[in-house]
Amino acid sequence: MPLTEAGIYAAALRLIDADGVDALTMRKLATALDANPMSLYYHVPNKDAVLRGVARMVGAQFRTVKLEDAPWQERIRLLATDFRTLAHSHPKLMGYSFSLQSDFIQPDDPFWIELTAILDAAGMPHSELSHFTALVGFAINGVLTAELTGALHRWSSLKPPSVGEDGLTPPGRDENRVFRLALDTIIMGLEGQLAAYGDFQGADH
Amino acid sequence: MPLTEAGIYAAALRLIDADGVDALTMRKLATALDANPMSLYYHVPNKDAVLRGVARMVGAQFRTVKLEDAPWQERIRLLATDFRTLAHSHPKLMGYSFSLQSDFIQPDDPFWIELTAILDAAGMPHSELSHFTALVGFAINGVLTAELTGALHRWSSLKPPSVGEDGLTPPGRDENRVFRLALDTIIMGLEGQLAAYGDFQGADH
DNA sequence: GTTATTTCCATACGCTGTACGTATTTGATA
DNA sequence: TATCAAATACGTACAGCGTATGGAAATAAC
Repeated sequence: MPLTEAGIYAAALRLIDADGVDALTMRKLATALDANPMSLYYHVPNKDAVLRGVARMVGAQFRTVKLEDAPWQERIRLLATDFRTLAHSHPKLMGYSFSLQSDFIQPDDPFWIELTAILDAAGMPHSELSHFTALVGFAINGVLTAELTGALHRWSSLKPPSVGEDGLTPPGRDENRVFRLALDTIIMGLEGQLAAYGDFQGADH
Repeated sequence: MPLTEAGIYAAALRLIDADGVDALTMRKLATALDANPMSLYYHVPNKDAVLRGVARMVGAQFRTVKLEDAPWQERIRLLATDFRTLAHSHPKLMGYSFSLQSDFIQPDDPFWIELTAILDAAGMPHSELSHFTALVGFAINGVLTAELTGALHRWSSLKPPSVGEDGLTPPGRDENRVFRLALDTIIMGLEGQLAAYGDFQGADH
C-alpha cells in the first residue's frame, strides 16, 4: 500500500493512542507503515505537521446528533458529552493537542459550528456570539483536559485543608459527576447572561 | 556561584520565558549557569524534573490580596485576575505546564487554598467543595490557556459562518473582555448552583 | 595531613529530526 | 513498446539531544 498523507496520520494516531505523543517518532512511524523514515517527508513537511494533522483529523471526525427542536441547554449538554466521548477515545492526543497549540478543533469543524448554532438559537446577541462560543468551548476543554490527565480526579477528591472532616469521597464514577457539574454550572451562567441581555433589550425597546 | 536546585529552576525559567519550553535544553541550561551539562544532574534527577520544578516554583510564588470581607463574587474575580497576571508573566511556561501535566498549581499553593476558602465562605456544601473548586479552577485555566496560546483571540474574533454580517469586531482589548465574560459566566453559574443547594436545604430543614 | 563527603565534570552511547542527493516507480507520449 | 518526465521512495549523514558511568576536584571533618 502506497504512502499517503491520511495514512500517515492514521498510523500516527494509532501509535499515539498506544504509547502517547512523546513516544511518537518518525522512525517508529515509518516502521509502522513499513517504509523508510525519509519517505514520509515527501508527504509531510515535518513531524510537527504530523501532530497537527492528526489533531485536525480527529477534530474533524467529530459527529453529533443535531436536536434542533430541543432546548438549547439540552443541546449543549449533548454536544459536550459527545465531544467528551471523542476525547476519551484518544486521551493521549487530547492532552497534548489542546494545550499546546489548541487546534484540535477548527472553526469549520462540526463541534464549533454546532456550538455556534446552539448559542445563536438560544438567543445570544450576534455581537457576542463568537465570544461566548469561544468561552464555553475553552472552559469545557479545560475541564476535559484536566479529566484526561487525571488532574480533575486528583483535585476533586481532595480534602480541603482545614474545613470539614465529614463527607468522605463516595465511591463510584466521580469524574462523570464533576464534568456534569461543570456543564451545569456553565449552562446556568449562560442562562444568567442571556437573561441579562434580555432585560437590557426589554428595557431598551 | 555554586549550583543549587533553586538556581537551576530560576535559570530554566529565564530561558523558557525567552525562548519557550521546547527550546530548553540541558546543555543550554548548563551554559546559562556557566557549568557543565552533567553537573546539573547532581542537583536534579532529569529534565522532566526541571520542568516540574519550574512549574511548581512559579505556582507557589503566586500571591493574592485576601479580601475576607468582600462578597465571594468579588473575591473570585480578584483571585482569577491575579492568577491571570501571573500567567501572563510566564506565558510560554503556562501553555506547557497546564495542559501537559497540570501541576502548575498544587493543592497547597495559595491559589488553591484561597479558592477553596472563597467557595467555602460562599456557602458551598462541604461535600461539594472540592468538586466545585476543581471545576472552577480548571475552567478558568482552560480559558486562560487559550488566551495565552492566542487561540482565544483567534476564536472570539471569528465571524459565525452564516449568521450575521453586522457587528464588525470592535477594536480594543478584546481578550480582557472575553476573560471577564468567562469569569462572570462562571460566577453566575455558581450563584445558580448555590441557590439550588440553598433551596434544597431550605426545603429539607 | 589524612580521610570522607560533597560537588562537579569528561567521555561516550543511543536516539532524535531531517538536509541532501539519489534511486526507483509510475504515467504519459511517441 | 521505447522514451522520457514526473512522482514517489529511499540511503547516507549530521548536528543535537538526554543522560549512564566513572573519575576529578573541591570542601569538610577529624
